[in-house]
Amino acid sequence: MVTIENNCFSIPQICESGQCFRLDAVSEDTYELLAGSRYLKIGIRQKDPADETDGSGKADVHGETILYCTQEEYDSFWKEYFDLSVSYSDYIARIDADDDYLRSAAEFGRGIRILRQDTWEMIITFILSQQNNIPRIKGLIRTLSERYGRRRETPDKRVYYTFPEAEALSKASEQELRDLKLGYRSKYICGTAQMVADGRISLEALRSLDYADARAELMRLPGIGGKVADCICLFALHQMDAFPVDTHIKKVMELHYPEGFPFERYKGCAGVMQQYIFYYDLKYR
DNA sequence: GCTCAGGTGGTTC
DNA sequence: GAACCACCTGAG
Repeated sequence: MVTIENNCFSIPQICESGQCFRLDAVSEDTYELLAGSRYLKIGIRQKDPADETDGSGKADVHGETILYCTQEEYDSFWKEYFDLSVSYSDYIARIDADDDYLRSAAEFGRGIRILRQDTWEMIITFILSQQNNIPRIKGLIRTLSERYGRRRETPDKRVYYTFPEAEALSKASEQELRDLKLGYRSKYICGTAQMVADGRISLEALRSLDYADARAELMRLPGIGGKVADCICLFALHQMDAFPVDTHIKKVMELHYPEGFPFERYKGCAGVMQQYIFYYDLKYR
C-alpha cells in the first residue's frame, strides 16, 4: 500500500478528464484502474470537509490517494504511469498572469496529470472514440477485452480482462467486430491490428521518434487522423507538445484565443494546458 | 424521426 | 486545400 499526498494529483479529476477509459469509481471513495494487463485498486481520502468552503468541486484535490500495490510495484511502474516525479505546480506557474481563462481552467483542474499509458491501448481506444461518447467507448473497450483479452483475477478475487494484444485482434474479422457494435470503426481496428501485428508499424520505434515524426507515423494507420494521433502522442508517448483539437477545444479556441493559442509560450507543456481547458470546458459547458 | 457524440477518408471544386 | 458527405450505434 502506498499513500500519496500531492497537491496536484486527483484520481476523480483524472477519471473525468477523458484520457483514461478504464478507470472507474466503484464506490464514493474507491476506484479501479485497468492498464494493459495490470489492475490497481485506489482509495481516496478527503481532508476535513470543513476546510472546503466554496463547494466548487476542488475538495478532492487536497487529500490522500491510497494505491493498493507494493512499494516495489509503485517504484517500478505506477509512479511513472501517473507522472508523479514531475511537478505540475511548475507547469501552472508558467501560465500567463494576464490569461484569466487559462488560469481559471488550471486552478479548476489542478489535480489532472498526463498519464503514461500503453501505446497499443491508446491506439485502439482513440480510434473507437471518433463520433462516440465516453460511456459507449468504455463499453466497447470492456466488450473487446472480454472477447479478445485474457481473464484475470484481482487480489479480491474479482474477475477482469486484460487489454487485447494486437496479435489477438488481428485475427478478428471485420464482421465479428461489427457484431460487437464497433460500427464503421471495425474496418479501422482490423487494418490497424494487422499492421501492428505483422510489424509494418513498430510501437517500440514510435517511442524514439520526436513529436512530428511519431504523429506522422501514427497517421499511416487506418482510422487515425491528426486528432487521434495527437491523443496517442500525448497520453501514451508523453509528447507534451501534442495538443489534440476536438470539437470542444475548437470552440474554446475560437472564443478565447481568436488570435491563436500561444504554443510557443507553452513549449513542453501545451498538452497539459489542453487537458486543463478540456476538463474545464467539459464541466462548465 | 432527428440530432449528436472527443473524427476519418474519400470526393469535389 | 477547404468544403462537403457517408459512416454504426444508442441516447435524449
